[in-house]
Amino acid sequence: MSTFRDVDPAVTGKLTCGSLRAVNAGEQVVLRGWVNRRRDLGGLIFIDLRDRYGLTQIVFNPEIAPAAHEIASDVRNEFVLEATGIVRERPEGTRNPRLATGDIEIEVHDLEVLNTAVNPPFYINEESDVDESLRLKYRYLDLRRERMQRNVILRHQIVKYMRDYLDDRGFVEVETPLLIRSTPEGARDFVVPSSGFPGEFYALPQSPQQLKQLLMVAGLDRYFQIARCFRDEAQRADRQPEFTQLDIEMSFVEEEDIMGLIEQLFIELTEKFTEKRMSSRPFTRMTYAEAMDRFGSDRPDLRFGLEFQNVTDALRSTGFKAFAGVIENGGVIKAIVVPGCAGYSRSQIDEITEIAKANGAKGLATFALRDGEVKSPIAKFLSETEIAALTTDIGARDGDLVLIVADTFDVVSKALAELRSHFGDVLGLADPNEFHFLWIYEFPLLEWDEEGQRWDATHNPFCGFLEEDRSLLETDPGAVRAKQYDLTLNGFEIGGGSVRMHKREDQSKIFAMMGHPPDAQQERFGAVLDGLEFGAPPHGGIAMGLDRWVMFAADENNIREVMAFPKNQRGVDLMFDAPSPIDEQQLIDVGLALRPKPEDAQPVRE
RNA sequence: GGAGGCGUGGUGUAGUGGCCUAACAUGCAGCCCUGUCAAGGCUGAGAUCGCGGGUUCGAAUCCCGUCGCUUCCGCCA
Repeated sequence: MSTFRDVDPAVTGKLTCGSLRAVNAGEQVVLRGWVNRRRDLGGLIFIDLRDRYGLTQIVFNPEIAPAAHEIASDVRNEFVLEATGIVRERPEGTRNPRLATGDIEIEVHDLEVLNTAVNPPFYINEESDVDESLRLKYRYLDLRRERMQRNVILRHQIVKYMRDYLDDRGFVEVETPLLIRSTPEGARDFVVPSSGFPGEFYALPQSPQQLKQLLMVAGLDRYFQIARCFRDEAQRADRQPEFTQLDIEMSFVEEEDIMGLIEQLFIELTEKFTEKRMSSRPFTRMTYAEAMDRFGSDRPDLRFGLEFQNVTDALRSTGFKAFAGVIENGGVIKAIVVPGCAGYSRSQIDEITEIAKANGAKGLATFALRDGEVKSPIAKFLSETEIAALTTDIGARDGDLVLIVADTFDVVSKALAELRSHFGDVLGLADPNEFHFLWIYEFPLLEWDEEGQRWDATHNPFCGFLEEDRSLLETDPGAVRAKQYDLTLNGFEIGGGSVRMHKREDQSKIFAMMGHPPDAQQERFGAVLDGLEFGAPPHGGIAMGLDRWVMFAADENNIREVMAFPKNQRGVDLMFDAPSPIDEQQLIDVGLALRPKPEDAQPVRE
């Protein structure tokens, strides 16, 4: 864990409020900073002067410097001061061990108020919960607070570490444009009109995906960028309309090269910037199929077990219609054993049944093992052998509660995964001081889009596939495995990438399956397709969510806490009040006329 | 688009049908105070309880609607 408050005055040419120690006693100094707190004892006035490096107590004595004392009497919190005086060791018994500068104080001889400050809308000098809207409106004051300064500086240091790490390994940072072409696929684009081209639009990049591939065609070989990305989609605690990725692309690589590079980087970042215990070194690896089978999720939190148990086979000949019907239709029956919850009340069972139902399950079967007995509403429909198969055979012991969902594979996965996650929370199974990194690989390349009646990329349309699965493209496209890998951490995806297709014919074939006929392909993806024809090397890469990673490193549970100027959940910038209407002339310049709004869609922000 | 939670002086909370003429802490203003560091003491200002409607003799409190914030689902290649 590095400290953020050290800076060498010899380098910066500047004394800070965190730098003075007992050895400086007797020196004449000038300190500048904000009033953190003021204690007026009538005679003596103490002020804690604050900058981002720390606090220093400055003292005003009416007998030593009456003029300065007079000015200090009218000073208030957050005034900006320039204090000139002598560093004194504090009298014995008045030192403050909680302050780095607590052995000294400044006996001020001259005080200048560089600026006054009105009373701030929330506390700056203490950690306290404040309505986030208020914090975002006055973000510059929020950022003056210690916690936010810590996060902003941590982010800087992490980014610097990433840059150095990659630079050491021969990577070149290349900036790519923010005004690009709108392409189909993926999220909704933010679009930008321009006066030079009325009726036409740039788009802000959802990621530099195509550009970084073209940099590989260019022979740059090892590229990275701290890249801003834009997606016009709904926000979440870990999603903002504009966010930052550590974007990487390399030539002549396979999955292993990229995973190894990233794994080492994140081991070092974890060790350097967090106190977390890494429980997976090397990082755990799991295929998508295995993760879905054992945990029902492509990003399971592996800090705890509650693994799925597949009991389908044990129930093949059951007479219980609800289970038999599911098996007959090709579904599965899976269970999780929840330790120590056999005493759950009816209403508690109802509550978790709701979780299952909310995720598509028709119901939730439960078996409580209490006092040597099995209590279950469906026990009467099952044989002794079957009951054993659903309880003791899968490791349930007295006091445990077994949850069973029978349905299609997808429904079982989703419902049980939610329940697993729920019990991980309520039973406190996940260690907050643990980082469990997990690679998921061999994702399916394509999934059938019922709505669009076409195949859709599960990752991105440039993702390559396992050569051994090539023939499946004709026979069973949904079974083709992609050369894709996601890095997950404690149940969150923190990055993902793939080895790409580097031959035009492959790329073109996939585009066609995704519903882009050849002429449209040229129109929509011409640059990449053409580029692949001019000696594109095999290449692949990855994009890591920078904000999410910093959120983890800073121990925050919200991405906004690690962004200097984030938007709220609706995507509104409360400080600038953006988005906003623009002048009629601006519309004319770019050749736009606004459609009338639906009647109930008036903007109602104040 | 859907579901849940929240909305009370500047800030954070309490109050969940009458004891509310709305409480507490902190901040703010004034006065006192020469070793404080969450300084202390005294005095004071500050809220039509998000907004609208309804139920009731009576609503911060119950109901309906609405707005805002937030979390989750959908969505996010």
